Amino acid sequence: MKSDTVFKRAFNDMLTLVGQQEIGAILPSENDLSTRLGVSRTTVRKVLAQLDARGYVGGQGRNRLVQALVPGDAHFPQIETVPTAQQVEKSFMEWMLRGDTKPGAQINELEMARAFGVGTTGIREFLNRFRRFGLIEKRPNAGWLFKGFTQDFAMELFEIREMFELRSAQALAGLPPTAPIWTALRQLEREHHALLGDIDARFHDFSDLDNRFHRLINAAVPNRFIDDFYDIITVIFHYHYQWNKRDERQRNEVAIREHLAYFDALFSRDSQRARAACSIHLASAKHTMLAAFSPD
Amino acid sequence: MKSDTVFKRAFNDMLTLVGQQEIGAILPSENDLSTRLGVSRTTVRKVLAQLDARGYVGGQGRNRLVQALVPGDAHFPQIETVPTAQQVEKSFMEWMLRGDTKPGAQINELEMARAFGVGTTGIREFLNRFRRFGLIEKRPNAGWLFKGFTQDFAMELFEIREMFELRSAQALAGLPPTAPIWTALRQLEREHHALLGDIDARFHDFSDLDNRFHRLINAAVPNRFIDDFYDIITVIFHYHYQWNKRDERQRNEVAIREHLAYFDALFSRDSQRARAACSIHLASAKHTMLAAFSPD
DNA sequence: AATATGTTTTTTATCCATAACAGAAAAACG
DNA sequence: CGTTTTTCTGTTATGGATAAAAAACATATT
Repeated sequence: MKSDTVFKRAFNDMLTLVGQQEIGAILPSENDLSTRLGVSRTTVRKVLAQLDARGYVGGQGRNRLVQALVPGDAHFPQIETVPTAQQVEKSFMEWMLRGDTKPGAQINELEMARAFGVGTTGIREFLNRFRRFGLIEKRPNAGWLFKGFTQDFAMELFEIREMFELRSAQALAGLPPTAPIWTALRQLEREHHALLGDIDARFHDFSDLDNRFHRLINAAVPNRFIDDFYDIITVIFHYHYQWNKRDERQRNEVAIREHLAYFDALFSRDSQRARAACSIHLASAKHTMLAAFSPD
Repeated sequence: MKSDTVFKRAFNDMLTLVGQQEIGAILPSENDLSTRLGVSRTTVRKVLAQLDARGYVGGQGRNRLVQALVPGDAHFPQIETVPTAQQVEKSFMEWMLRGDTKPGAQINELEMARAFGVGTTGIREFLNRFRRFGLIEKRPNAGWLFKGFTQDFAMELFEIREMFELRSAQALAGLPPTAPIWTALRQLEREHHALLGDIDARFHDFSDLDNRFHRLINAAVPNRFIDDFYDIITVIFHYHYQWNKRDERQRNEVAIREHLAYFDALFSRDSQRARAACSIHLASAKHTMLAAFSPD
């Protein structure tokens, strides 16, 4: 059976929304709620029915109104609002990065399904999608092979990343000053300065900023294959950084300063300077990731 | 239930093998057959049991021997030996390239499953794998969107292809003369000459040669992401060329000559020359594919 | 002792059933 | 008459069941 994470998330969002209203206020239309919550109207109605059953909203048809204060514990637990597929991803990445999984290990669908508390279909679908990350290999009729999160992997990943981003940085520098991307870049640069000014308290926020920065550069002159590849980068970095906290503050500060130089080079609209700044920053990022593979 | 295409293919292969033996000859061991047929011993035993039941082989244990001539119609039909996944791929590519499928079309799993004569799981798995080709897009809980085999697609594909192959050609030219790849290249060059000498009769054989040539270049300095990308190129070209036969002989002859110049540049071990030859050939290949999008 | 066959256990591929979700058509409202 | 709600229909997500295939284990043969 399909999980009802969509419903539960919508329900929680709706509770927040209702909480902001006065008692007696008329609710927005179902169509309105549907777009606001980002789910179909069918799901909105299910949520409304549930709210009605619990007595938080009353009335019917167009006269639905807020009827009671919503207690703080009425929300569904956060875990139940995460789609199965996403849960599998998280479990798998943790299983992989925990380190007790050696390269060459066999992956057993049934066993993994039981360990993660999902059906085999969920695992199968995840593995099929995850194949493109280059970390596992399928052997037809005989399971999956875990190739390992190794130094080789990181090197190959960075080789492509460099090729793609050099191309993008160069193309970006060549865009006319009127292109909307420059505004977005200026905004991002301000965020970098803000973060640098409060680096001791907020250094954790860098990874998100980093991701947005590089994605923006690569989206300047779009190519679906590059976009796709960036999904891999995003996921890999997301999880890898959760498992490698060494010198995090220091590393992030250095990276921010590199980004700022990179910004300047881009704003100069000089392709060669942009390429050079890109190259310097990526070499440093590569070094950081490879360092995580060597023993302390 | 799992399909038994593995068994049927092994059975057919085994029939061919038995046909080459005299009546009364002792069969090879099960382990031997297992490696020769490329299937598990379990399947070999199933095949042998079937052959026994039909009276083609007799005896038991180590004394199994060829007992009767195998009639020509004993083989399973070829279609039954094709794995489901491969059948789906073929059906889908034909559905897509036939041309009555417009960009923006919705893909319906159930409908497609019925049309292709497989279960929904087969379709689902295929679509998930096919997603990386950049031709379809998933909208969670609401099906798949066909983005279209458009000119944009071809341009983006070629942009990546060029980046990758320029890198590979350059790296290849830098390999020492003792690297084993040079032998493989020489051999491939001979095949090119042979094909060119008999181009009128054999021009169809070019697409296979083309694929092997480019794969070899990209495998010189391996990178799993480049290898993966080449799977896309291979499939796209394979099917696209089946649907675009215009000027095939002429096109292929031109391409062979470009390959030969490319070979020379590589053999010179001059990186710049290699890049230049690569660039020329890919530009021409791109032009050929884009021409297929314009009306006659 | 190595290699073969016989037997049992594990695991994957594939279909199917069903609840959750989306979307369209029909009816009601203002 | 346009918007909203109600009702209906169709589609996807996900678990589970089962035959096919692989792999592990046990026994026999040279």
